[in-house]
Amino acid sequence: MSETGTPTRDASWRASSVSADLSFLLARSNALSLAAGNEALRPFGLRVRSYPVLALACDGLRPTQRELADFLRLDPSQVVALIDDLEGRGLVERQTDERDRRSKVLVPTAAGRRICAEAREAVLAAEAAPFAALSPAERETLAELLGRVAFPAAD
Amino acid sequence: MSETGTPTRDASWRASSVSADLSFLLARSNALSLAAGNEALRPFGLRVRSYPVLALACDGLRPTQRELADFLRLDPSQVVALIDDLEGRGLVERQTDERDRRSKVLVPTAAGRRICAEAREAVLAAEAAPFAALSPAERETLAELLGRVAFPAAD
DNA sequence: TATTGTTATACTCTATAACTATA
DNA sequence: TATAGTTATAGAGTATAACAATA
Repeated sequence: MSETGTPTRDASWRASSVSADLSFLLARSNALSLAAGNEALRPFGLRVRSYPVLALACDGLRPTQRELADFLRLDPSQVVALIDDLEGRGLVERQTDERDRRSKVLVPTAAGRRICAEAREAVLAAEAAPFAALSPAERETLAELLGRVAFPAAD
Repeated sequence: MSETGTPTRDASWRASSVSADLSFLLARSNALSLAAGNEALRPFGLRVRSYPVLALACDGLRPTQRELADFLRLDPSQVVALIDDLEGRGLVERQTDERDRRSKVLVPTAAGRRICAEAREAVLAAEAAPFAALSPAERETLAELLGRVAFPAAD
């Protein structure tokens, strides 16, 4: 489109009804960020979906699967599959919570910590590309605004 | 998590390593917005994925499928499926571009225009919920920043 | 009786390659 | 030879219901 379109035609696209929609801009921005993130995580055998699970385990929060599901906005059954994968590759371990034996708490292995640290570097470096159009101050503003959208009210 | 967690534990989650990631905040915000959008569009038989196709046709741009694919960041083969659905329900028509008979241009039917106008109202109304934490001015700022992320440089 | 994790299933979305018709 | 649209297919993401173990 941008390659072949005339300037005036491109302007028409920008002025289209959907271009002003916050939800549309959010979706397109996310698609770009998602692609960059998955690309950056590929060498580590991680994805945008699985990386936060590992990262939260490595934060030492000892999260239960239920807590992960709520925080990551995933169905509990999806968390099972993500952890199965991470555990199968020796990056995390399930520990049954002795205070409530229904719950399983996620803890990182030594290898998991190592991979997570490297992956984190890669993710932060990869963010540079999709958000290159924004200054550091603008990224700060964006993060603050999105933070309130992502975690409304009581959270 | 927010229901059962103690305040201090919730604070730990907010301070977790992923919570500061722009890409994570973007993904979670988008998930909320997406859910609200699909909910709002359900009565019209549309989805967040198909609505923009109809809306762009209704803007009178006479977009080709290739242009739609680029603008919506979809593979051309996905656009085929989305248009097949809209065309099958009598909301849009494919017209072969006489200046380049390879291209097909998308135009709305009368029914398509009617549905699109109603759907647009519903989408805008539904946006209120996910972005309720932001003032109108802040939404404006967010839209401007996301616009530059979504359409970098030459676009 | 309610909740955590699990399995199973189906549907949507995304990515890729190969084909056709036009240019 | 290159491009627009199409078909087919596989893999990733999402949503739902039912079940066992524990509370």
